[in-house]
Amino acid sequence: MKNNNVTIHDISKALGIDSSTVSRALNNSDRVSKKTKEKIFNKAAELGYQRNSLASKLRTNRSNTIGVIVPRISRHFFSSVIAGIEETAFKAGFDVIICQSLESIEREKKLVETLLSNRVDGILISISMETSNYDHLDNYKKNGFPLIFFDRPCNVSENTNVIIDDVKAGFDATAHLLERGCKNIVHFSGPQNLELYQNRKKGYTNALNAYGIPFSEDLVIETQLMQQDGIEAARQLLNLPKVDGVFSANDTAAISAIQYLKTKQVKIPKDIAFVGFSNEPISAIIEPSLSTINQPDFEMGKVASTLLFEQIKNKKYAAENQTKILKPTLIIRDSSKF
Amino acid sequence: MKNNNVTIHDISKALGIDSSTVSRALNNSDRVSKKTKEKIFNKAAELGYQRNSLASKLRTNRSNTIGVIVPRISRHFFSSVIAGIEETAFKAGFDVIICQSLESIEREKKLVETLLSNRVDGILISISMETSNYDHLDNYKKNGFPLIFFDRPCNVSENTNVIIDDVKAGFDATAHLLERGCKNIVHFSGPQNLELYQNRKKGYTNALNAYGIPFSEDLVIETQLMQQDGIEAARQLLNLPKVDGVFSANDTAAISAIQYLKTKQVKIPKDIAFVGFSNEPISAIIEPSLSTINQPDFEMGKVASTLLFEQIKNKKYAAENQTKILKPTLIIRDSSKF
DNA sequence: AATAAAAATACAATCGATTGTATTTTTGAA
DNA sequence: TTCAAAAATACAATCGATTGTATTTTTATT
Repeated sequence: MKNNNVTIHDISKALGIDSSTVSRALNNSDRVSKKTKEKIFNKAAELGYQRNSLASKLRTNRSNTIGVIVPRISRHFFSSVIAGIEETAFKAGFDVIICQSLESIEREKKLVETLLSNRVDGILISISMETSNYDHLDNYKKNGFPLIFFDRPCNVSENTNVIIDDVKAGFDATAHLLERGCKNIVHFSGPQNLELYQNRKKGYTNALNAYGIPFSEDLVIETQLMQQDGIEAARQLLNLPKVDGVFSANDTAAISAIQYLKTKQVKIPKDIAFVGFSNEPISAIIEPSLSTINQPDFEMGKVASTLLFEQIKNKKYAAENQTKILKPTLIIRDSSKF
Repeated sequence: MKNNNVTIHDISKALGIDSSTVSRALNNSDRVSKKTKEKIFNKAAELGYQRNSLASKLRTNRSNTIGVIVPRISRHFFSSVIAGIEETAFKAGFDVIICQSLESIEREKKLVETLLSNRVDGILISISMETSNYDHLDNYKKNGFPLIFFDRPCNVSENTNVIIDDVKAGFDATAHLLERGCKNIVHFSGPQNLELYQNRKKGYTNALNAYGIPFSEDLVIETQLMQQDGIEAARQLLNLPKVDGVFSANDTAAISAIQYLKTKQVKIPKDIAFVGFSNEPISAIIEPSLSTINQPDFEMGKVASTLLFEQIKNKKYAAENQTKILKPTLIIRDSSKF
């Protein structure tokens, strides 16, 4: 029942069986007889043997582990993606190392290095907001290392991306407000180095176009979309002429803006209708409940990790650039009801 | 600029310098001359050398990595604790592997095994709700492996725990409701195999006692405290005679209960006042905003990891049982205002 | 009983870095 | 210039598991 780092050699000595046979037995190889296996299993249990994965990984040059880097694990969207990844990984017999970049490019670089020096078999990454240069990733990608971007795509070079159709989502959200009768719709936008925010904005302008409303850059407020940014944006918005709708590129900013506007006697949705983005759990609970875009988060995790495992199994895929686009859906709640 | 798994031996060959010297140079040992170091650094950069941590860890038997197991990374409390842990770890030069048990004892066991077989130097764990038996941890603990429990303590055997004073928190929350004039206070309680829920309940009963109100087991509703459980509890609560206050052992259940009661025309806090537990971000945003107990989450992460690093450095500490108790604070919001 | 084929087991090298010891080179004092 | 001490470098074993090859044992066939 003891445990202090028992090795296959301890089992080997205890039984007078070569360590190679012990190793094979523990891996259930059919080169070892049933009888011997049983002896070895018993002795292993008795000594409290536990495989040293480091040695195993070193020798085989496979870690059966993938790394996942997200900006922040506490964000509902990312933790749902991770849930999807973990489900697929579990079935494939892989371990998952979860890391958060906290939106810092420095941390992100360090995490990539750490994961690689621990010889993970592949990496799934949603890049930080600060990331606009991909040197720290490109190099590995070019060497055929299995690396997949999700949610925040990287189209600089040949890469595999799993994203949602942000243009369509932006279009649907804005069109919904237009259908409702909004004429002056403000867009809370995020950092434009992230393609995803470019796309949501593109969806917004496309919709305006489609409905014959002229686009004005004055109605776009670009921030980091944090809680404080939402309040600031709401403040600005009150100085704009007769705004009657807001499409926010995330829920966080939309919610804090709504909270602020309510203190200023602005009626939501009567005076200003809101649509957010991400379907954070809180958006269903606040008052008024927030219309928003639901992203297939869990599915995204499954799709991205499935692709990654294919690349790991069959390295040639790693070279092939492919982009999977998942479909978002608009959820209409009180913040934009007629 | 290539990278395909360059080793110290490649550098060694390229320069005609022994690999042991290369290794020492890369670790900045003073047994290597400045001139040689420079040559080695340059060649390493040129070849795109990256240390193989697996080999290093195997040889040194130290991984400079700790494991953290929490029930769920998406819970605000846990992600804040993790932030505290990561800050301390970063300063100490340690990597952190984050894992979630999803409240499943099976997953928890598997995670512990995986972490150990990857030879982490220590583990910080907040046990799952299902965990009532500690065999999978006790064994290692007894062998002097650095292992610290946080938030959800384990007092079965000699262990190090970092917890908050749940009895005091429960007392303060309940006393606050009593001061407000509540006479029939219901307690939403959690699984009693977790000491933390026992303690919150104890605080509740202590407060009733202190204020001369008789305790009745009928007023305690024990669930898993998930969203659905809150709704169910609220339903039950309506069948109880003149309930005028609720102390919920977490925010999630309190919030869903409030949402449900509002649909039944119950006025919060006029008819029933609420105090939750954990100070989830959402609790400040819902209406009415929820009074709750703020736990020093970030600090808990720092304290727990600091203790762990002490144990890792100085193994003898690992044997010493100590419990750190952090102080919670009551945050009064609209759900319990006069 | 003899022997070829098949099964089981043993031998030995290897993965990449580290580290105690041995050897060579350099330095500086006599 | 000589030589001991110090500095720099090389040698070789090691961490624990895996795996190709060699050897031994068992099985089955004639």
